[in-house]
Amino acid sequence: MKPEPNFFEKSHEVAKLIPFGRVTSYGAIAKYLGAARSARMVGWAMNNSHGKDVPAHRVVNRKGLLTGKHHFDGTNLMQQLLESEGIKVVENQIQDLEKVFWDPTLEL
DNA sequence: CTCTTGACTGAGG
DNA sequence: GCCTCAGCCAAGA
Repeated sequence: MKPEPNFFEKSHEVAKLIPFGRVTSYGAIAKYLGAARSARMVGWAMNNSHGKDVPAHRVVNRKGLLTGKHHFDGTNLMQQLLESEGIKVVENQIQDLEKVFWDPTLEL
């Protein structure tokens, strides 16, 4: 498969489709894009999307851990954004992940 | 072109 | 359930 420049657009689009008060994982987005093994690329795409309308704070790893919080401002900004949506976060980890988890392959 | 890095995930111990 | 190893793909030096 050739590299697909649309991968970024797709990643951004899916991230924007995440409902309020919900979160998803890089793997879920990657799988939806048809690149289940390219979860890292999604994270990389998020880095590129930083500064855009992409709610990257709703995207976490499969453990529900806010691995990307260091890329926002290096503090608790990401956690506060999630808590503002009703998502409980403790120690950079999302609580009740199963309840707030949103899978694009299932919901879409 | 080659090597390293990375916002990850799944499998094995 | 936690820790470690390997696979994965793309971009930057």
